[in-house]
Amino acid sequence: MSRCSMVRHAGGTRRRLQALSRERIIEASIDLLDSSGEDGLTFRALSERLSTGPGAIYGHIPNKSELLIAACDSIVARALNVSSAGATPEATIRGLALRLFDTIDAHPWVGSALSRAPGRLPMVRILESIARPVCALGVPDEEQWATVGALLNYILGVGGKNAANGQLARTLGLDRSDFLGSVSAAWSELDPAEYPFTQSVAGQLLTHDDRADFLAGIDLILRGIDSSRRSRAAKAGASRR
Amino acid sequence: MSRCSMVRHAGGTRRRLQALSRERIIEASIDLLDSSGEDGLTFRALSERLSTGPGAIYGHIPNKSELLIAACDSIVARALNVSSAGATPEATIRGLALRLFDTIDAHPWVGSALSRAPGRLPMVRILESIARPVCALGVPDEEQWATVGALLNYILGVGGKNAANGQLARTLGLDRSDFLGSVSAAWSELDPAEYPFTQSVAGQLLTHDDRADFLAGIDLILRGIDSSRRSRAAKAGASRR
DNA sequence: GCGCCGATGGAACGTCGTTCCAATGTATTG
DNA sequence: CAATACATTGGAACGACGTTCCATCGGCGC
Repeated sequence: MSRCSMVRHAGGTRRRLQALSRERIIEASIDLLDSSGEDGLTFRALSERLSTGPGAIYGHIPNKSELLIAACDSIVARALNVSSAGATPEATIRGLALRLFDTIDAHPWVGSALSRAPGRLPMVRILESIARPVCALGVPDEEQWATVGALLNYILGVGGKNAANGQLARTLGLDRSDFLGSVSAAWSELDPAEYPFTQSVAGQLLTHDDRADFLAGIDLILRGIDSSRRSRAAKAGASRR
Repeated sequence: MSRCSMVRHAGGTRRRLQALSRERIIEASIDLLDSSGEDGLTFRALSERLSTGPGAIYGHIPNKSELLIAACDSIVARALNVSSAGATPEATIRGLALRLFDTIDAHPWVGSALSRAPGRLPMVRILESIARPVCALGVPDEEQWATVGALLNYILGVGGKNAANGQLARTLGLDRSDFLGSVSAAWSELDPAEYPFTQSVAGQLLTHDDRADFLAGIDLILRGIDSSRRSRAAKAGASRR
């Protein structure tokens, strides 16, 4: 193929036009994941999109698991790269939570990728972003881990559930509301004696606002944090007088 | 093989001794998942353990995804089949949370199986178990979904993260504390300017008590619920006088 | 005792992640 | 500028997977 030609690069290591690179591979992976879902990321489909063979990719990425983590990290880093200067810690947490919620909604595969890479860079980024405003709220050291954990798991849990719904709907060839409709119908047919709560919310499943419910949960946790702060302040005040 | 012989069964449908059945398949699947992890469940390994061929299993189970959900449901049902009569709603929630935490710890694959089956029976069981004491706490209808969601996602999130740690450790051939040690070491080497919180908790990772931290998070959410209740009661009292 | 029919289990198919290696094209050397 | 050294490439091949298919078999009704 004569379309290949040499190129002088500042760093000097790049060889060809359109040369394979970690960045190009990750970008193509994200495209593939967004357009074809979690199962759409395949070394064959990826190599075809990059006009190369499956083996070539292994020169830049050690394996599929690392590729998924890298793609995930790229999305997460983009989502968290927003300044929230001047906002209250509560508003920062709410904004952060919504941004993550929307990100996972737009890239459903990110949710499950995160849960399969505990302690890795994308997760650490999120941990850190949540911890900063939590510390700003004055949560004492010994409660920080539990507090951050509560927020982190709630955010990723709800986001992931939403994403799982979307993924499953895609797999079944339904759109989102059709899928929720089928779940709602299945819930309605449960034994009311054994599953009273599930039955009663079956109807809400179709009409409720996911984002609003999500925020209500965040506020619930924030109230718990505030309640701890108040009781701590009261105790300190009592012992001081 | 002459070890097969007929058997008279009350219902009359069973044909052979050791006949294949949904129950036997699920039981064997749980054994396999417990002993060899999430990747250990294979139709080949399963059929070998059941002394049959891979094709025979499809007479009782539609596909692998359903098999995993069924195995998961079996474990979840067992975990939730405990009476908590006489306990306060708070104590019931705490007990339920700990039981789920320990169950996922003992069967790490349950965590990821749950996250891949939103709205299915095992998830509904858990939803219902959490909703019952939440309703008993007097949470009003419009807040129930968010409240139950906060608890549910926190419990499954922390449990799942724990489980993921265990799974990953197994895959890497390390035991749990060695794995946590390697994560802790990786976190320690992060840029302190960019990841101050993560760095500061890196040390705690090895020494902290997972269950205690988990319960602290549950209490945080319970405090949030209680705080909502109090402010609602205050408002009602003010408008009444 | 015989034939029927569902249950069975092993072979086979297509796809996956991954490995391997000959061929390619770039950089360095003489 | 020609020849060599070497990293990158890409396509073939491997083993394992989920799933399908169908010849065979075993228990039941006649």
